[in-house]
Amino acid sequence: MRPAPRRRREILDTAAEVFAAQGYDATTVRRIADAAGLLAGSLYYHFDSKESMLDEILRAFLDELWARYGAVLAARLGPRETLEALVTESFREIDRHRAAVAIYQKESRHLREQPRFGYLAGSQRRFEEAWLRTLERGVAAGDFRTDLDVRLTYRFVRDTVWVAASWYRPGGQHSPEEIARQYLSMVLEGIAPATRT
Amino acid sequence: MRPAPRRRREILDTAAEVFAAQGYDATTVRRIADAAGLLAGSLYYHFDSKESMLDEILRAFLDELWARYGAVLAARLGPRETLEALVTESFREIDRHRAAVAIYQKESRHLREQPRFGYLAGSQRRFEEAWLRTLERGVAAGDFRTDLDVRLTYRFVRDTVWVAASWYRPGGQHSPEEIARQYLSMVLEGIAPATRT
DNA sequence: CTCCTTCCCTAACAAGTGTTTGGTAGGTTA
DNA sequence: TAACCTACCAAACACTTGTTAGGGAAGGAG
Repeated sequence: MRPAPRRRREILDTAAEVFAAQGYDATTVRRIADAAGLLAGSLYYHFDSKESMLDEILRAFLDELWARYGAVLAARLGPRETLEALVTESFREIDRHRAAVAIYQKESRHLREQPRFGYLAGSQRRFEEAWLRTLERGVAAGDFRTDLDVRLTYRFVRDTVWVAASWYRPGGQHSPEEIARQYLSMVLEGIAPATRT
Repeated sequence: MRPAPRRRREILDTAAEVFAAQGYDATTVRRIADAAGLLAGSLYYHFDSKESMLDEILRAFLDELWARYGAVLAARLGPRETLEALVTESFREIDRHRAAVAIYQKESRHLREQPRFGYLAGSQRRFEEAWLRTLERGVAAGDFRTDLDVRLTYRFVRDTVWVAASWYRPGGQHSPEEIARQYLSMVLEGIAPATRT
């Protein structure tokens, strides 16, 4: 068993913040060490490479995310309720793992081409499937409009949710639930006042 | 006057593609040179630094963007029509400058802290002001709902539009105008079928 | 032919990169 | 006291980075 990763987690959180702020490649290990209060070489007592830190950050984030998503999907709610729950969980995840989400958003596209980060592509496929199925179920059930391109809608919804990680600051004036509520209201009802069809 | 920047523009376009695909910091000048069909040192005949290339790419993009936005705003349309025009122009800009938009989206947040790229912050302020004013005018005129947080709505709209640069491929099955139409329909009317208030 | 300009190559540079090695202060265990 | 483990430092390693200097091939102008 791992001894007691107090300090280890502390360093990893620091690394995540720096990665999120400056970008992975632009971040030097000396910069991370500085922020964590030790010297660059000492990082290698806790981790065996810079890449391992990134890997661990992303894996922890995805693991937790899929635990929550899995619970939502297993509940077999109606399409509209599923969408609301997925969106809300996403904003909660941003609240908890802001740095990891920002890193994922910025780096996953080119990282997923490396074999080591192939699981990013896998996760994205599961993600897309869950969302597409929910939207299609909703269209079939009459919960959602039939004249919108489902795939386009999925992309818009997905992007808007996750990009929030770049401006969201925990402890601000909006709670994750409040942001989710406003977002869902916009996406479901639109920003124009209600009219007839 | 500049002689005849045929080759120069070719190299700059190549650099933009590579920057967009791999990220600015992760891109080496040798990689750019490779893709453009010359050697690393030879780049410095056309440009005086890697940073200059990035600068030139971003400036060209922002210049064109503001030319279009300026025309829209000068037309003094109603709030809803202004929003529709801004969104449509944004998707057209993605169609023309896909790489530059992707770079802007990925790098502008930390670039704007460097003095050389301070104009990015300025541009973002103008951008925010134009959008916020349009939304507020719309709320006042009854074009938009009054119960939504204008600032949150602005962020959602802004992000979704620009993030499209990461998945949009010119020559695909959707034209920029078609994407704009679908997006506007979603944002204005919502994805739920029309109901009473 | 010579001169000049355009465009590129070869070869090297200093600075910075991630990483390794050997050592050590301080606490805990025996 | 002695042995051991944890968490770190100091110094160096090989390599890659952006960049520069000097030269040269190709082609048009005189």
